[in-house]
Amino acid sequence: MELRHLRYFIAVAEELNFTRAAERLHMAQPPLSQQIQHLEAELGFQLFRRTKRTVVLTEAGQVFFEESQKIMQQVDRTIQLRRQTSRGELSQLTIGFVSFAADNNMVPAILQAFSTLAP
Amino acid sequence: MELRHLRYFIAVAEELNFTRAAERLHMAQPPLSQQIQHLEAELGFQLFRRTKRTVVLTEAGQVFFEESQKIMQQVDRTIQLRRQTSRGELSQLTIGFVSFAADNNMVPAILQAFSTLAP
DNA sequence: TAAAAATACTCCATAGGTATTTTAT
DNA sequence: ATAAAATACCTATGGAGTATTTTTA
Repeated sequence: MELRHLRYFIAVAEELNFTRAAERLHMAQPPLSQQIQHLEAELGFQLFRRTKRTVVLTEAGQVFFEESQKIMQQVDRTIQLRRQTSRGELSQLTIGFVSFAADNNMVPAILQAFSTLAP
Repeated sequence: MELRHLRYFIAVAEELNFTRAAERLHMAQPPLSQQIQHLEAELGFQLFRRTKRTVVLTEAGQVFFEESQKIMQQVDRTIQLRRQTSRGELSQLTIGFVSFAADNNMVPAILQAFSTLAP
């Protein structure tokens, strides 16, 4: 199972329509149907009850839907968290200089100037 | 990002050694290195600090590691939950019979017998 | 110099596309 | 008659393998 399966499943579960879900996912309908079939095969139970014209979630599908949303929320949270991290604690300053600057005591002078600006 | 990336990342973060992590994942070392590189490229920051002989988590990598574990725990929980669901509420009984049995009132009799055993 | 990660390719599995069929309104 | 899902088939992206190079302890 991959996150792709959950993204696809969530789209279908929300639309209850493979064609519209495929559009929303910017992909064709057949591969979407296939991926959901693969997911069901791997899980060993049906997520949807299809009547060739109507799609409804099975009871197990409903449970899986809620859990899938939690997973995706956790994934989003993780991406967000790293953004905060890279803005905050992790900030770093890379300073490049040529030997001329080092020789003439310019780097220490510039660092000194910078240090008065730091928070 | 796919769950594969998180599985691979967790293995490397725990082993702090690409070669051993690859063995544990039953795969070769180069594709593992590549997948981690892809993940870092997509995230836009380094997960590990490599010195060609030593691998350590960056601060952002440490945060991402903890969050990745939460995601995988949630994934495992979801798989578990569906097992419970299919054992419990969702249990269903499929009964097949031939017309002979239906005609001779055997199906109702057998269902009656079954009903005395149900919880 | 030995152990480990990165590069450079090669290959193939499979995700995804197109065309068509089936079926339930 | 039509809209929607399934099936069949094809294509090609990229995941994974093998061989090799690079690097630093």
